[in-house]
Amino acid sequence: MPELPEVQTIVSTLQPVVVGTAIKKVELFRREIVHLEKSTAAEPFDLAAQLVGRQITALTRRGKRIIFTLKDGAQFYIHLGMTGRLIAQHKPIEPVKHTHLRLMLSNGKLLDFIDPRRFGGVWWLGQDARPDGDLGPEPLTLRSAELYQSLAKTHRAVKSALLDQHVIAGLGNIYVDEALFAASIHPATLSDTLSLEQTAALLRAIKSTLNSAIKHRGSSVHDYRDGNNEAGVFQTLHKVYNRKGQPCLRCGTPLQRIVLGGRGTCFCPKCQPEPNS
DNA sequence: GTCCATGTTCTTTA
DNA sequence: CTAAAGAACATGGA
Repeated sequence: MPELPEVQTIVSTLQPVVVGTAIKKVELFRREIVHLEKSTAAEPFDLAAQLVGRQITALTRRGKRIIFTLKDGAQFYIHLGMTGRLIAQHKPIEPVKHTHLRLMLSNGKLLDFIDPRRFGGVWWLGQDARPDGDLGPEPLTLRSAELYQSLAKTHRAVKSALLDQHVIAGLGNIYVDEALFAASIHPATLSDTLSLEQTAALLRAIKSTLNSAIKHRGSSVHDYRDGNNEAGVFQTLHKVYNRKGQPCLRCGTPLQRIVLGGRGTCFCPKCQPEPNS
């Protein structure tokens, strides 16, 4: 599941490969993965016509989005969904199954977007649309007073609020569970009942979890690979995610699994006690 | 063959 | 009307 640390690792590994190159050729194997941010344009959108011949001047991340900036300021982004990969091919090879888009670059490298489940895709923004108008703040630079305010505005399980990209951008199922454990907060705690102190502790836990995951090049649970097709190692350091029934690494109590907001949720019933309400 | 994994969007419910 | 909860999507693996 590519979340913020995985997307950051992909961007970091791809920057030296793609920034400064021009797009020589575009192979689009599946038209449906291309979207226009807004607009009901009746005429079919020609991604290749927009991209070919243009230089990539920047590759950045916002939330879980990988943002390409072109020389004239036009932008598009790739979202990896659940199973997406964005991989630089350093030698010419045949595209694998589920390769939906291939960019051929002026330095001879290929950039493949591969996504079996097709929850991901490419969003063309052009020169006017912003890549993140609908996203909440970045967790790594967020301040606790701001998070406290936005959590107070919504009455639902804190886990559901943290998964909401409008509230905070970049967290997914793995890092929300890990951060809630690190902060000793039960995932079903109602978001508007957290104190400022608890919120500050939660944000510290989010930041340290994400920074550690970035340092370990992300979590390769199922499909994730970085831009050079290499796995991350943070999955070996998960304390609760996917560890149902195994002993809590802090107190030894068997970890529990519940379904919250339709998502599997692992936590320690002793370290993260249910809030009495 | 059934069920489950999950990010986002769409639909339904309260 | 709003907010929250739930379903749907797609495919491979258990």
